[in-house]
Amino acid sequence: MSSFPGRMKEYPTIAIDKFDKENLSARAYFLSHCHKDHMKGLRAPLLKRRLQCKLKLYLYCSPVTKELLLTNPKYAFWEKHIIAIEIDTPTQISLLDEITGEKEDILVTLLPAGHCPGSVMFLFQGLNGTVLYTGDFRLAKGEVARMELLHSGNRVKDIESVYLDTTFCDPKYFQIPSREECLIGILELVRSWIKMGPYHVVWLNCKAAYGYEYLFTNLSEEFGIKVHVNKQDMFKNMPDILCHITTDRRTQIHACRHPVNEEFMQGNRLPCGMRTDDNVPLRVISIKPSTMWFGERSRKTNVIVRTGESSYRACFSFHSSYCEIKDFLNYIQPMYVYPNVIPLGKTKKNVEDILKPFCRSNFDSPVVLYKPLGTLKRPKTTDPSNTDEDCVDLFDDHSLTYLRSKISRGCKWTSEIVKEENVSSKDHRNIDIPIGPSEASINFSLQKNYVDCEESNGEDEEDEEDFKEDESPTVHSNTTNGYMTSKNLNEENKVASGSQNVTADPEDDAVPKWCTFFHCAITKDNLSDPQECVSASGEHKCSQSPLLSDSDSDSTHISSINSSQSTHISEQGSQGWDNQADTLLLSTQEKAAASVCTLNRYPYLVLGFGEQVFTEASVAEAAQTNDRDHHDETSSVTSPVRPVSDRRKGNSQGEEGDHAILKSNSQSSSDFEIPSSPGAEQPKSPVLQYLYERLATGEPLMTDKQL
DNA sequence: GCGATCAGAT
DNA sequence: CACATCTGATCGC
Repeated sequence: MSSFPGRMKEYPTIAIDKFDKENLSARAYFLSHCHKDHMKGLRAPLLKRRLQCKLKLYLYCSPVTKELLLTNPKYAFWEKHIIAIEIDTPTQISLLDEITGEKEDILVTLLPAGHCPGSVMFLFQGLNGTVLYTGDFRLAKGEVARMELLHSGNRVKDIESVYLDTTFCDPKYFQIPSREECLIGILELVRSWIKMGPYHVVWLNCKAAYGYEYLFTNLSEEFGIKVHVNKQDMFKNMPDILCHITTDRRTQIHACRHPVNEEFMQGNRLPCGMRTDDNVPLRVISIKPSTMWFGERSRKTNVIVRTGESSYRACFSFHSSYCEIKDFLNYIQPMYVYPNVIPLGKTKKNVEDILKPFCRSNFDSPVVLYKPLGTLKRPKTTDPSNTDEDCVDLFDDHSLTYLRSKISRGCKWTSEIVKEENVSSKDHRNIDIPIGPSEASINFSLQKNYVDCEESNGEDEEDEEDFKEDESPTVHSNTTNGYMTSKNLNEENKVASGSQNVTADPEDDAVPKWCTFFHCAITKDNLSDPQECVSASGEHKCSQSPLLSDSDSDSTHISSINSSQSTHISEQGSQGWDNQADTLLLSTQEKAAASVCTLNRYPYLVLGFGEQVFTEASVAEAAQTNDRDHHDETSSVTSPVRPVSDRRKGNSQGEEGDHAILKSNSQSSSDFEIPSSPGAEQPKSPVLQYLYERLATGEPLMTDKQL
């Protein structure tokens, strides 16, 4: 939930998404989308009264948000005070102080946020700089790079501050299956059920909020069956949605809600109470859209989980994952970033620590100077307060991000000292910066390798968690050589290529990346198309560490859980993932067969699945409320879906195995198989020998010429 | 009686 | 799997 206070530092005379208390006195109001937690104070008597006094006081929002707001009678009084601004249309607004007569012009641009219908981000440009308020957003990796209005020419705009939706800004939400993946999973589940006959209906157990509409429209489009909803008048002017929903209960797909009445659902009845004419009982399955996430080490991308006899959860997220947030921010690289949301169990500082490395303010300030291979060995510290967190500070992305930033912003590459504020007091953190980009990067990767070697062994779980917070979203989580090397080479390639292409995602595939050079399944061809990389299989292929075989990660299953064997199965009976000892999952292999394209910011499926993702049997099972024995069969062949933390504790053997693979692989690749940077020569073996000896002893290194 | 706030539930 | 909302209790105006 947003805890954005309503005002931005740079433009304190406007109020966004919060309209109570001191925000009341704003010169203009902005609403990013129509969710209640962003509308606080919006119908308060005080505000209502203020509108009556000030005829030129306006609320700015997208046309869709305006429509949704005004169709709610409680907000009808805004009618004369709302100005809809078209998306992607820079619009000048005069902020007038009616008392002092003071006037300030500001240019605002609404950018699609992909959160719910009408949701936008606000880009403000004015005398106090350019700032971006994201509202709530879900943007897939690379999408930000395609937003023209965030660019000037072919460069990203110089953004002072980002006020960011950090709902899932926690490494545990590393990956959330893409909208396309989730949609395909749901479509296939629904298909499997409703095809069994006209009395088989599905109930989508959606919350009372906007955001599920694209689910409805896709289902309707796919099956030619309108979705039953309680109300549709808010969409009366949105034919694209309206034509896919209905208030007629006689349909096989329902998303109706009912003033909570327990006994209603117990007889597998629909909230709307729909019955068949001939009293044949309806066979209802419920699908509850819920956010599912996967840690970076999880290779599962199961989007449907069976939670009871006839109930399922389907992956669905309104917000960007950790990975997507990092991609977003890494692209924008503002001076400052302010979290709008503090995830549960996290502190503001936790979130800020994650975000900081992406801020120019951070890498502009104190630190880092480094020479080729010069101070590779970090002096061993005996200071007990020097924790792994320090290690993260020293060896995370700051400097590299900075260097890349300089390139992408057209700065000339020079040797200079970059200071890093929070570590400036620690001398040993100073690293010499080489003149040449390739040398810099190689040096950096070796440094990281060294430290990783030392630190990753014998780390406890918490330390590992700490590390993860700094990981690049493009690689798997582990603290071995392989991981860090991949990350650094990634950076190296960017630097070496000297890419100026700011319209392409820096983490994306336009820039050669580590996996390109190694024996991973990804070919240069499919790397060249960022779209494809993201959506063809619905996965970010490059987010998988090439060190791990991923051949089996794409098989489709349906999840079912053991608790369905107990006598009483209910919607609530099996909440949470922890108890899903047996899980049959809807996998994503077949998704590749489906072509998915994105219209506007919502995905629409191109029809034509060749195959049934679900087995007939697995779905039919749900209908057999008394037959509870054959779950064993499914459970035995599938893996449980459990939180990462659980998996750690419960599956240490598998964990060990992973480590072993990673270590052996990374050993060879990081030390000997690093491709030469363009223009750089690979050291000959005597030189290597020398280098390694020096490294081992921690003595200073001589340059090639000196040798 | 209305709103703000909190706890609890879904 | 936690997002966004609703309900009900309590308190204050």
